[in-house]
Order: sequence, then C-alpha cells, then structure tokens
Amino acid sequence: MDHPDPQAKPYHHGDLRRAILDAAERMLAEEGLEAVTIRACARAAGVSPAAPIHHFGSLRDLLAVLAARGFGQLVARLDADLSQSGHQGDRALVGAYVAFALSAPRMFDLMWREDVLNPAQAELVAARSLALGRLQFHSQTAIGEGDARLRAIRSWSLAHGLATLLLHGRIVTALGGPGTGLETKEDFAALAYDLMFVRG
Amino acid sequence: MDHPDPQAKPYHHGDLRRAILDAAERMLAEEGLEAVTIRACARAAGVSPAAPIHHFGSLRDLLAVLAARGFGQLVARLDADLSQSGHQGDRALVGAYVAFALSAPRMFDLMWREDVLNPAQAELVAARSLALGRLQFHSQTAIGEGDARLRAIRSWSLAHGLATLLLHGRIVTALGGPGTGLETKEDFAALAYDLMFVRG
DNA sequence: TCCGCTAACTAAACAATGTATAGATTACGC
DNA sequence: GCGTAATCTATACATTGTTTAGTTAGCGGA
Repeated sequence: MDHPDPQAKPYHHGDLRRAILDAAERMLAEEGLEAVTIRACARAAGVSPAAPIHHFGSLRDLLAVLAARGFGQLVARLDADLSQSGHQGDRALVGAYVAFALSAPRMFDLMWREDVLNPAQAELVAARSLALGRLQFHSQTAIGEGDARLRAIRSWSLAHGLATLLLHGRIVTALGGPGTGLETKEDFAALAYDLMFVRG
Repeated sequence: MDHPDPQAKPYHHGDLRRAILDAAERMLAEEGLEAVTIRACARAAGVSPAAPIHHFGSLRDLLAVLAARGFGQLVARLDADLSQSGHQGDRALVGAYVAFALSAPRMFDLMWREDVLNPAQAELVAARSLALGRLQFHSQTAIGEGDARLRAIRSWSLAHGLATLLLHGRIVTALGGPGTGLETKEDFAALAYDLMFVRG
C-alpha cells in the first residue's frame, strides 16, 4: 500500500507549529485566554498533549509566540491607519492604538499579560521591541511644544489607559452608556482623538 | 478535660474568614497572584481546602473580596494624599493614583483582573463603585477649560495607562533607565504630575 | 442543664491541567 | 539504502478547584 489513505491522518503533521498557533489564536478570540491550554490546542490539532510542548517548550512560550503575533498585528494596524490618515502623528496614533485594542480585545490583553506568558521569549522580544519602537516613532513625528520624550510617554499612557479601561467596561459604566454619545467603537476611537486636545 | 489544651488548635477557628483574607493578601504581595490558591490559603490557616470554599463560595469570590480590600486601600490613599497636598484636583490625583499602583503593584493588578475574580461579587461592587466615584469627584474639583467629563476620562486614562505601563517595566525599558532621571518611585509619581501639564 | 439546630469544618474523591519520560514512527541527508 | 534526528504517542505524576458526605461544636431556648 504505497498510495496513502486520504482518511488516515499522517503520523507527522507537516506544519503542526502553525496549526497549533492558528488554533490558539482562534480559541483566544472566541473563547478567551483561559480556553487556550496545551491540551485544548493539542485536541484542536488532533495530536497528543506532548506535541505542542515539543514545538514550544511550555504553555508560557506558546502564549508568548501568540502575543508576538499580536504585536505584529498592532504594527500593521498602526501603519495602515497612520498612512492614510489626515490626522497628525501622535493624535492619530492614540486613535489607532485604541481601535486595535477594541478590535482584538483578548489579544491586546494577552500582549500585556506577563504573568501568563514568557516575556523573554525570543520572538516576543523581537516583535514587541519593533512595535514599541514604531509607537515611539509615530508619536514623535508630530510638531509640538515641550519635551519629545514626555510627549511620547503621555501619548502612549493615554492610549493604553483608555484602551484598558474601555476593555474593562469601566468608562462606559462610569461615564458613558446609552444616550451619552458613547456607544460604538467609533465613538471611543473618536474620544481617544479628542482627548489629545484637552488642555492640562 | 474541660480546660483546653493551648497546643491543640480548636476545631472552629473563630475568625477564619479574616485569617484567610490576611493570608491571601500577604501571599499576593510576597509571592504573586498565582500563589493565591484555595489550597494555599487553607494551608496557611491550617484548615482543609473545603473551609475557604465554605466562607467564600469559590476562588473567584475570594479574590473578589481581596480586590475589594484593594479598592478600599486606594480610596484611603487618594484621600490622604489629596488632603495634605498643595496640588490641585486632577493633577494631584494622577500622582496619587500612580503612587498607589507602584506601592502595591500586585494588588493594583488584581483589582483589574476580571478574568480571575468574580466582578459581580457584592463587596467588590460596593468598594469599586465607591472608589471610582471618589476618583470622579477628585478629578472634577479642578478648575479647567472644556468638558468636565472629558477631563475626567483623560485624567483617569492617563493615570491608569502610566501606572500599568510602569508596572510592566515598559516605560523604563523604552524611555527611562539609568541616567535618564527616571529611576525611583518618586521620579515616576512626579512624571505623572508633569504629564498633566503637557499640552495636546 | 440539657436538647436540638445550624454553622463550621474534615476527609475523600473527581476531573482537568502542565509537563516529564520513554518509546514509536517517519523524514531526510549522505 | 541506511542511520540519525526530528516528530509525535502513551503513560504517568503532582497540583489545582470543587463536590459530596459526614463530623464537630457553638448557641439559643426549654
């Protein structure tokens, strides 16, 4: 029998590493971080629990590689939004950052969950430093007064804080809600943009 | 034998609920959130694993009650710092908020970890809404231009984002470090204050 | 003072998890 | 073709949260 049975799955998967990551990404988006376990990934790919361990070393490293994907997606989103935007530098940056967080909330959360992933994993370190460098670059293309470093910290903090609080539902609970003009994702991205104009 | 043996621990603890919470708070601060398990709390209090369940219902509820303590501590800190501060309203608020996060990093993290605690737990709901109401109050005592609601969202977002990024060590990695004037907790609290003066 | 009720707690068990170990299978370079 | 290394399975272990059934003791009322 040298003609392979199309029903029988091969002993070697062929691209198991990617398949596991794809399954993990889908489970993260649809079922949440807690659903992403070694055994669930193995089940989704139809392999034994030890197979993902072989490719990633541990769950912490698997999640780190997954978060690296997230930082890549963030960079793609920032570059896309900022290239075709009439807005300027740091102000548009805040809107794009918040828009990404709202469009991929669980991935955004994972990217900062250093308790559950291995923050020193090589792919993650590379993807994260690239993304943060890009953030710093965009925040400094704007013309403005004062220390450029302070402006960068302010932009990033404002964007990160607003995104985080929005994902927790706290801003809607405390200040928004039906009839307040803060309902859709677009409202919040616009809010982020507006915040950059509020004077201290 | 009606005189109790001082060596023998009684079957009934007397104040087990508080003892469990105290143990959990200590373990959280010293060993991290992952060390706070039902079984570890039970071991620390010298009881069986089912005893904490009886008092709290589940680990998610135990952590929620613990987070409620955290919100109480935040309120105490805000009130203390803002009463004896020459600074005004929302600007001092940001500094005090960041100072709290840096002084109790793991508690601050837990307070927003709605995946691991029960966000609808009664004590937590009460303590959180009280704390957030106080935040809103302080942010609006300042005189300033523009929409008061926007100013409140901006203050809170800036404080929360800066605190979160500082705890992740990202700002130090990206922008601070030795020789940059950003090293101690006080430097960062001052940074938070300064950020409120940066113009958009 | 004793009785009964109820809260507080124990003991034991279950399913699920991460991961280590040893072995089986297959691809691939020489 | 053959040996080696990569890939994957089977099995096992310790740990976790939680459930169930049963034990102990504090406490109010007769």
